Order: sequence, then structure tokens, then C-alpha cells
Amino acid sequence: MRDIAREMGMEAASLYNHIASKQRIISELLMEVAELFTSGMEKIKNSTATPLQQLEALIALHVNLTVSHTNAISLLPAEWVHLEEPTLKAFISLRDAYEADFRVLIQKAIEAKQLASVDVDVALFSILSTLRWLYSWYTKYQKKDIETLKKELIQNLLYGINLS
Amino acid sequence: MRDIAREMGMEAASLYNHIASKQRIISELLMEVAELFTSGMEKIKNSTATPLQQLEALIALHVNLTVSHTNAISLLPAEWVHLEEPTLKAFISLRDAYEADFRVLIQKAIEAKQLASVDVDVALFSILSTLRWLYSWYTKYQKKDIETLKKELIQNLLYGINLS
DNA sequence: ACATTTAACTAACAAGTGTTAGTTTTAAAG
DNA sequence: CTTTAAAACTAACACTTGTTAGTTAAATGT
Repeated sequence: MRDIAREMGMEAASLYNHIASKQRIISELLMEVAELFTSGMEKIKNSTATPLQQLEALIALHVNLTVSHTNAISLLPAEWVHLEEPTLKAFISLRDAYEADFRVLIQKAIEAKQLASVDVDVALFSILSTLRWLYSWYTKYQKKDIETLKKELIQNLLYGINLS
Repeated sequence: MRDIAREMGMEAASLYNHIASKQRIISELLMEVAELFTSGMEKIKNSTATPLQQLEALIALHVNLTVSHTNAISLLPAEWVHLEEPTLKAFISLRDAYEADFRVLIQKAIEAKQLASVDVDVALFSILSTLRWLYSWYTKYQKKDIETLKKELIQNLLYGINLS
């Protein structure tokens, strides 16, 4: 809190005129991005696109949110463990639901012969871990064109593991 | 330190009969795995295998070390930032060299027409982030057969993005 | 102009951190 | 058995953490 205050040019105690607690800062930042991912997933799930197209849209969603909410997303991997109840349970619940939805999409794409019949868990894990680390890499390399990045990731993560 | 002591059934102060400082614990754990990755990379680089075979060996290396050093590796993503100088510089140096070597291997595989001509940075990043998150997923799913896991990861990460 | 709200300040608290000093118990060596 | 070394203990240190109380200055509305 003292670091934040210094960065804002005030005393730590003055922060409490604007925010309720440190916990609230963390939980509001993290829950906001968690809900953005959830609502993005919802929109994609309810579209009429094919499973593979929906997976493409999911990758685009990660790139978009990484670009627009880089700082909040960079907190996710390490800081979610510091959430307190009941926010912690809510967060884990959103996260689990998101992963389950993602898993179903991969499963559907395999059943529709749009992807090779790879192990679903391994595929889910490898795709998701790449998308989750995107922020740490994006801040370094700062791709000139975001649309190019999307296409390259879709190529690497999906059309990498397809039948062809 | 008090948590560690409780887990070991003693008082926090008693730990200092066995270790010099908290910093030493962190740096020794992290530098050990960092050096294991470095020496593994060295061995692979100096082999006579093709670039693609070397990349396969690299994936196998990550799986092996994740299984044998799960706990130490799980510290890497979040805790390396708490290293102090001069250990911090040494760690970053090992890490950068490892990534550079990895990058060269991908580049060579592309030049040898063993991989499609994808963006090297994007490929490096997506493969490496999957391998680095392996520990978090491995503890959950506990794959029955490690050799199967290796083959599946090699399939997903490499033969996914190849010419074929 | 005054009154009221907003937001900064100083000072301090309670709890938690890694660590040291000094002492006592447990184990090993003579 | 006695001596010595190893490893536990208690107590406390200096420092950092998030936070609250009480107060003063700045901005806003009437």
C-alpha cells in the first residue's frame, strides 16, 4: 500500500479515502478480468460458429483482453491465491467453469473431425498455458500488429494439432 | 520461516542451525533447477541429432525435470523475482541463455525444413510457456505414464506446427 | 461569504517478517 | 561416566505490513 501511495504521490493512509482495503483492490481487479473472460466465453458458446471457429474466437479473445487489460491480467497467475473468502470461491468457480467450457469446445472439435484425436486434457493445458503466459511475453516483444499475432497463435495452437 | 519450522516440527529460530538464511534456501533451490536445465540443454546441443530431434529431447527434458523436481520448479515462475544480487543476475543470465539456445534450435529446424516457417518468437514463446506451466497441471492430473505424456506433448507442440 | 463535503495529512496500532543472542536439552566421542 | 558437539529451546530485536483515528487543507455548493 505504501508503494502504491508513493506512486500516486500521497501518503498510504490517504488511499483509504478512495478504496476500502487492499483486499478490495485485488478482488475487484481480478474479478473484473475473470468476468470478462466468462462473458467472452458465453458469447462464443452461444454463437453458431463451428467448434474450430469458436476455438479461434477464444484465442482472439485472449489476445484482445491481454492487450486491453495487460496489468490486471499480469496479476492473475500469482495473486489469485491471495484472494479471501468468499471472493476466492467465486473466482475459482469462474475459472473452473471457463476451463470446462474450453475443454468441451476442444472435445466437440475432435468429434467433428476438425482436430486430430489428441488427448483433450493435454491439448487444453498446452493451449491454455500459452494463452495465460501471453501477457508476460507481450510486454517484452510488443508485436507491431495484433491481428498478425492472433493469426500466428491460431496457426500454432490449432492448425498445429489438426488432421491435415 | 515460521511456516517451514512448524512443518518440520520445530521453532523458527532452530532452522538457523541448519541454514544460513531464507535467501539461501530460495537461491539454492532455484539455482539448482536452473543449472539442471542449463546442463540438460548443453548435452542436447552437443549431440549429433537433427534440430527437430533435439527439440524433442528438450521437451523430454522438461517433463523429466518436472517429475523429478516438481516442488522446486513450482517456485520458479513466481519466486525468482525475490532473488537478491548477485544471485538474481546469475539466474537471469542462465535463463536468457537457455531461451536463446531454445530459439536457435527452432530456427535451425525451420531452416532444415523440419518445421514450417512460423514466427520464431511466437513458436518459442508458446512452446516454452506450455513447458513451464507443466508442473501446475502435472500435480493435478498425475498422468499414469510419463512416456505417454512426453509423446503427446511432442505431438502437440512440434508436429503440430510442422509442414506435413 | 459561509457551510459542507472531499481528500490530503500526521501519528500510531497490532500483527507479521526474518533474524540473533543466550540457554538448555539431546546425541556422539573419548 | 564425562566431555564435547549438535540441535533444540525461549525471548526479543528491528523492520515491514495493512489499517484506523483524529486533524487540517482544498474543493464544491448555496
